[in-house]
Amino acid sequence: MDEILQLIQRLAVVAQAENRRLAGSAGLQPVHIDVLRYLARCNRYSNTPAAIGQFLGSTKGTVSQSVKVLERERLISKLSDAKDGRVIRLRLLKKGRDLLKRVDEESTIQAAVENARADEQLALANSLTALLRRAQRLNESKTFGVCNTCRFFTRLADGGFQCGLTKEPLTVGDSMQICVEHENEALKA
Amino acid sequence: MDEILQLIQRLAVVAQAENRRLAGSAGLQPVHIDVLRYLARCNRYSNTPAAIGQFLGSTKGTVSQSVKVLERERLISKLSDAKDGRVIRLRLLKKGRDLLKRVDEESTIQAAVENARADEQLALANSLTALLRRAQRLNESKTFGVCNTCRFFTRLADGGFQCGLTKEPLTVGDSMQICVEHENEALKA
DNA sequence: TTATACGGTAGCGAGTCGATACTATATAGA
DNA sequence: TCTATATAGTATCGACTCGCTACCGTATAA
Repeated sequence: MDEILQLIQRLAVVAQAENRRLAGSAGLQPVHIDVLRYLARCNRYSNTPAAIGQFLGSTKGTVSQSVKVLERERLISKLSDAKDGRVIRLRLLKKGRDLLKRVDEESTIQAAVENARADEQLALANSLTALLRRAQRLNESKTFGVCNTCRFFTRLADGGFQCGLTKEPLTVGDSMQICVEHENEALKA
Repeated sequence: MDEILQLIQRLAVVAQAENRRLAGSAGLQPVHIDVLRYLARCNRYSNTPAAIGQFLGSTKGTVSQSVKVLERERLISKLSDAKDGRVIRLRLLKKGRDLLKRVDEESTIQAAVENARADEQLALANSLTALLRRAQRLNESKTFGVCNTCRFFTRLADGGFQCGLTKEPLTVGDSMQICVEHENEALKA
């Protein structure tokens, strides 16, 4: 029990150190990598500074700074939303996508995962998913799950998908991305 | 496979955000909590700035700064080593220990772990241990394991324990602490 | 004895990050 | 419709991180 907390904390420290190393070799800060990773995986409702702030647990001021750096480095671009003049949409540029790819290839954690046996991988995936759900529920924070695990995700009669919140149709690709509006099915305590 | 990397990265981000929140409420930076946690768990060979740097994956300059802050806040104390005039020994003071206790009580990750079923806990502990070993081996970094899992850990004929590296006797308490010199048993590729 | 390695500190610069104050746009209520 | 109030984002400040280079003492090996 207490031992598990220590393992998780250790894993977090190792992941953080790795992030620092990878970011440093690209002339960036660790948090910049986190932002790029998020933008690579989020859906079209969730590519805003506000969503990033919620995902990373930081304030909008901090996100604003980081976004400024990433834009200056031509890793992302800004575009103001047509419908709501207050919101800014962020897009990962090719340079950013390439950087991310290079970074993940150098990840020793990634390599460690690949080295594991298939059954170990499955066990890990299940344990971590369960743990994250619990933590986020206790935290009363957003769950930031993938679209097709959301309680608003709907399968239509014609075989297509739809977001029950926005009523928009979803492609298969859409359904595998992270969404700010994501909510888990109700869980028993 | 790739999904697992994302889960780990997400867990790291959540743990980091929590650390920031907990540290902030005590007027500290996240890394200060990491240092205190390390000092609470390391053995008497490993309570130096150099070991902290290796554990956290940061440079000695950075550690020196953090240690200065923690000393100013009366959370730890410094003491120069009697044998080697270059090294500084760090000790966690009562105020630091109390802070750490308070912080862990507020951890939602800790709460999430406690909420899990016993078999889930066991699975998680095993998966994480295996993963960390792999990652650290690939990293060619120190393992920072607990003393009694080290290849130098020796059981004496009289039932006592001994460190095969320093030849010093070890108490049961000693054998459960983190050591910089820790090395895993040789692992097959 | 001298060179080299090692543990730690000092100071610099870019950046984080919480906090506060601010602008501009949306939206709800009278 | 006008007016609060909420929301998205920016700007600036101060303490601190963190890599870097330069540096000082102490150990240790040649």
